[in-house]
Amino acid sequence: MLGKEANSDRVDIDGGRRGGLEQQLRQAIVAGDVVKDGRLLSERQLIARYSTTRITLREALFHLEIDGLIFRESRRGWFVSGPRLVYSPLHRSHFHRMATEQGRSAETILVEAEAAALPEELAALMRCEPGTRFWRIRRKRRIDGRLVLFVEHYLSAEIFPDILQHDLTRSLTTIYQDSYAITYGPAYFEINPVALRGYPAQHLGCSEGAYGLKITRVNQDQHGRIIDCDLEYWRHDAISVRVETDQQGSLAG
Amino acid sequence: MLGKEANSDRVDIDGGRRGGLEQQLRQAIVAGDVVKDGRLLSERQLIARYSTTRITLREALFHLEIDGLIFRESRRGWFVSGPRLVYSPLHRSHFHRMATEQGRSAETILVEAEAAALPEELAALMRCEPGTRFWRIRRKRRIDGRLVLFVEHYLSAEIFPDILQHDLTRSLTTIYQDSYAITYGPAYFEINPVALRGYPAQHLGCSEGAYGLKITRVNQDQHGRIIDCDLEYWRHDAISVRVETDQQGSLAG
DNA sequence: TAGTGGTCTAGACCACCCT
DNA sequence: GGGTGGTCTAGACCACTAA
Repeated sequence: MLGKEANSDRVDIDGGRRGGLEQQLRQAIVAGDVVKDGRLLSERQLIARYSTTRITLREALFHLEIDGLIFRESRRGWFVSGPRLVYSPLHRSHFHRMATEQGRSAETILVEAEAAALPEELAALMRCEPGTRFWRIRRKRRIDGRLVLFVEHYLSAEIFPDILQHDLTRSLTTIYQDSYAITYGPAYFEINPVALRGYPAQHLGCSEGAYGLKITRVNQDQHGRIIDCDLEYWRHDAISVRVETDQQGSLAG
Repeated sequence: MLGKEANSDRVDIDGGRRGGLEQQLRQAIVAGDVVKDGRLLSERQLIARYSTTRITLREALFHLEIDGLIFRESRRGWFVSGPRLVYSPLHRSHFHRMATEQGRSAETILVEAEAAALPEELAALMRCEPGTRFWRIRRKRRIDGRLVLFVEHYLSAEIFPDILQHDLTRSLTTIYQDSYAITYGPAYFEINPVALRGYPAQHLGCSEGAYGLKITRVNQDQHGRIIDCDLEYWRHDAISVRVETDQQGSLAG
């Protein structure tokens, strides 16, 4: 009964030309017509409403996903994205404070914490031998209830021998200060658009190959020792990076 | 004649399970089996070789595209991506030098240069009235022959009254220095994962809605005046952003 | 003009989630 | 167990590119 008689929906607006469905969907989502509690109607309901097919509908949804308007949780459905969290590498606010300062709610979930070898590709960045033992802490984080970030921390086992005895849902920044008298010094960041796969994808509940932003961060303490690094996997629509330079460029010629 | 008898290709390796085709394709691309001069075989040739359908093949290609292994030029075909260009906001090297320092070749193409009103959403960042007149310069840039960047510059018409008389395929940095005795001072960056659409997509030759990285940059001169801003639209697989802080975090509490 | 990618139809089966 | 998204088949027409 929802089927064919709704056919006029597409034809009069766009006649089936490129991206017509996408525009209709966009408007319907923004207007809240196809959204209930932040969640879109199921794909099959949308098919009926727009008299189209799975493939076509999903192509439109994928485009809106890249736009950051909606996002998927694997096999759970489509949801409307919230505003992006502003991330400032140069302001060393930790996750919870960053969120709170922006009026967002934050939550950290500990996934696992154990001894592990540093991945080969990090050995050069961490200036240590391949295979050196580190603490590996995996956590995931929510903003306003949504899982947006999976982080893998590698901490020097030498500098933080008993780190596992602390409450690892707290910010490491705070634990470092309180228990080790260590504060963060200079840091190095790499920011790459990537496809989320494996661990990060599974823990973020997104499909294999979803768009993400990977931020690799290597931290020194106040004495210039390299103390840890983070591999952060963000949902691509959940973050906006800001950098402000207050010095003149190092460029001479 | 290319069709059914090649059927064994898929079945024995993966039996049609999730992502099997994607993995096969990935290996074939890396090994160069389906690539000629950096270009993949056409979709229909690949369909025949892997005994699959357009839809299925294209889904696999899209995933490899997100991974940054291959990229599309709209209606032209699929190509193998090169290494990412390293982009360091804090080192104010301009595009050509950045590329040269990394052993890559760079090229700038002027698209248009004319007077234009500043877009509304930039008024606050540029600290000026909405509708203020600026020079708008649109350029696109190649790395190793591949179009990877579309830039829209907005230049203060007051500070650079006769900018259009210069060779706008040169770096603006150099023109500022040589003709206006202006050098870059502090800058502000915003880095967002976005979908490429409209102008940027058309000029980069990518499909509407392709995954990209948008970098918005507001520049001051050596006296602290806001002199211009850039809206940079990068192909997502062409860039890696690096930030190095050499000072202690501004975080007190 | 032949071939390309972009879009679309109309189904199907599966793995997984939720109730 | 019913419903969800994830994957897949087997075609089709169109807009555009390249020769």
